[in-house]
Amino acid sequence: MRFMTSLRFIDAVAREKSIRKAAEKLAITSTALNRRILQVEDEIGQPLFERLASGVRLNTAGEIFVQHIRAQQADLARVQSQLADLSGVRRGHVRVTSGPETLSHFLPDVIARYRSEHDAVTFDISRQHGEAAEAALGSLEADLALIFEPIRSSDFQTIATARQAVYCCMAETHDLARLDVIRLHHLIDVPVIMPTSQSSVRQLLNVGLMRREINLATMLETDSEEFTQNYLQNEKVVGFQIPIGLAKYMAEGRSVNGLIARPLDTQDIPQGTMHIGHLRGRVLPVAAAKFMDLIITELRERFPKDLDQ
Amino acid sequence: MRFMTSLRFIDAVAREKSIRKAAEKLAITSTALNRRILQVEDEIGQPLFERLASGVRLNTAGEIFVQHIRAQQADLARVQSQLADLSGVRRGHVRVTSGPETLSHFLPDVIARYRSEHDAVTFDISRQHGEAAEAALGSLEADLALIFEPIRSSDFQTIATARQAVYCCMAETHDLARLDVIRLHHLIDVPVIMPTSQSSVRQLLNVGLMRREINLATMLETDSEEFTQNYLQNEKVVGFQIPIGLAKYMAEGRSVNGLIARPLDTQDIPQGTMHIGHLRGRVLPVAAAKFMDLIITELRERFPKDLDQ
DNA sequence: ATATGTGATGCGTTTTTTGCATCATTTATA
DNA sequence: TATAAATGATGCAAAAAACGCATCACATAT
Repeated sequence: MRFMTSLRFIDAVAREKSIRKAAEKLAITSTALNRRILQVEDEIGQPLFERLASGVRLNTAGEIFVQHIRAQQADLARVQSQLADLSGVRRGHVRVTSGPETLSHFLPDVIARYRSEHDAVTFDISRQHGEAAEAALGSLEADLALIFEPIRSSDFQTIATARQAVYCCMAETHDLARLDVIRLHHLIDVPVIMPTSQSSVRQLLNVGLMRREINLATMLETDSEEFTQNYLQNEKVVGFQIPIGLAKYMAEGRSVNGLIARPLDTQDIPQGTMHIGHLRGRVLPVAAAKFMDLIITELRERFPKDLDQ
Repeated sequence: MRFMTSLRFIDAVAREKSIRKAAEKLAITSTALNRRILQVEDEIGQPLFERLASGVRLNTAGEIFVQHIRAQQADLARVQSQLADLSGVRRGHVRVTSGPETLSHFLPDVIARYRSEHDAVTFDISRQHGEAAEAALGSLEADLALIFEPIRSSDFQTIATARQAVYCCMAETHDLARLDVIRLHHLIDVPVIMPTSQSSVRQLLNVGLMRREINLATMLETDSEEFTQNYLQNEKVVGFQIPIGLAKYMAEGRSVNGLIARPLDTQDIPQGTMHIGHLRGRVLPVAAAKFMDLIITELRERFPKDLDQ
C-alpha cells in the first residue's frame, strides 16, 4: 500500500520514539525517514514531534494525528477484509487480546475451529490483563478483547458476557474429588496453589475468604495457569480456575489427564463475568466480526445458561 | 497532502466516471492518472472500476473502497480542524445541507454570527430536500443537515429538533393581518401562493385542508421562498412559511418591509418539526461541531419553547 | 574533556512519476 | 456501412521525487 507509506512511517516513529531506530526497523535510512516526517509536518502545517536529545516524542498535535493514522489503518484493514470476502475467500487478520484464562484451551479451540473453514485468516493473540487489554483496543492494536471482569473504560463495548464460577482443580485421587460442589470450609488446611493477586480469579476468591475470615494454606502463588495444571498432576494440592480456562471435558466434570474440576459453591465465592467485546464505535473487519460470532457460538455451546448477549 | 493524492484521484475518477475528464479537472494527464489507478488496483489486489467504452464505473469493490476514502477524507478534515483549534485560531470548513426554509434568514444570520468570531472558517451551503440531504451526509459530502421532516434514514442522527407552526405571510394592510391567529376558514376565497407539493410546508397544509375538505384559492404555485416574499409586497395575497424561514422580527409578529406573519391555528394545521443533525457515528470537525452548537443556541433564542435536544 | 547518541542538511544517484505519441476498442454519426 | 470521435491502455524519454552517503550541530552520558 504505497499510499499509506508516510503514515505508516510516522506511526513507526511514534512507537519507537526515535527516527533512527524506526528507520532500522523499516529498512530505510534515517535520513529518508527524517525527510518524510518533515514533509508531512510541513503539509500538516505544524510539527508532530518534539525533538529531544534522546529521540523524538509526539506532541499534542502528533497524538491526535497518530490516532487518526491508526483509525485509518484499522479501517483499511476492515475494507480489505470486506473486499476479500466478496471475492469468495475469507482473508484477513484478527488481533485478539485476552487475559490468561482463555489461552490454554478456549481460544486454541475456537481458532482451530475457525481456521478449519477459513485458513486464509491469520491471528495475533496477546496476553494482557484487563486494563492493558482495553488500552490495546483504544490504540487499535487489537480488534477484540476477552476480559474477565472488571471493565474499566466506557470505550469498551461488550457484545456478550458469560458468568463463570470458580472451580477447584485437583488430581482425581484427591479427597475433595468425591464432592460434587466444594464449600470453602472444605478447603481449610488443604494445601492450595493461588493465582497472583492481579488475577481476577484471585479477586473473587478474596471476596469469599475475607467475608468468612478463612485463610487458605497457600503452598504456592503463580500467575501461570500452565504451571498450576501441570503441578496438580504431581502432588495432591488444589488449584483454582474458571471453566473457560479448563479443557472442555474437564469443565463438564470429567477427568482429563488424571485431573478433575469441581465448582466452588457460589454462596461462598461469587461468580465472575467474562466480557467479550471491542472498541466502542468501531466497525470490525469481516474476519474479526465472524470470529467474534464464533466465540459467542462456542460460549453458547459450553455455557448455555450463563451466556448473555 | 501528498499522502492523500492517490486516494483523492480515485475519488475524482469515481465522481467523473471518466479518467480523462477527471484528469482534466485534476490538471494532470490522463495517462498519469490512469497509471495511478492501475497501481492502486494492483496494490488492493483487485480492480475498483469497470472499464466501459464511455468511461469507467465503480464496481462493488470500488464502492466499498471509495466509501472508505471519503470517510478517511472526512476524518482528516476533522483532525485538521482539531489541530488548528489547538494552535489558537479556529480554522476549518463546514458543509451544510438544508431545505429552502432556512436559507433566506436563519442560516445567513447564524453564519454571520459565527464568522464574526471565527473568520478563518469557511462554509459550503447546499440547498437540497430531505432525501437528497440525507444522501449527502451519507456520502460525506456534507457535515450537517437541517431537514424539515420527515427523516427517512436511520443513519441520520438528530441532535436537536424545533417544532414549527405554519404561518401566513401577507402585506400588513391585508385584512387578515388584524387577526392574531388565523383559522383555516378565514382563508376561504382568499387568494394564496402555495409551496409546491414536494415542500414539507405544503404537506402540512394538505393534511389540514384534506381533513376539512377545504380548497384554497391558489393563485400561484412556486418552490421559491424568495419569489413568494417579494410578491406579497405587490398584491394582497397570502403566502405560507414556517418561522425559521422568516426574518427574526417577523416571526415575532412585527412587520418587516411592509409584510407581516400570523400563525395558523395548530388545531387546523399540525406543527412540523425541523431536525438538525449529522451522519450517525461521525465525529464532526471542531468547526462543524461548534457551528452546530451555535445553530442550537440560535434556535433556543428564537424558539425557546419549541426546541428539543 | 571525550565519546556517543540524537535529528537535520547538502549533494550526487537511483527510483518513481509524468507527459507525449500511439494503439486497440467501442460508440455515435453521416 | 463507413467514418469520426470518444474511451482506457502502453512504450519510451524527460522531469520530479525519494533515497543514501557523508557530515553538521547539538545534547547527554561517561
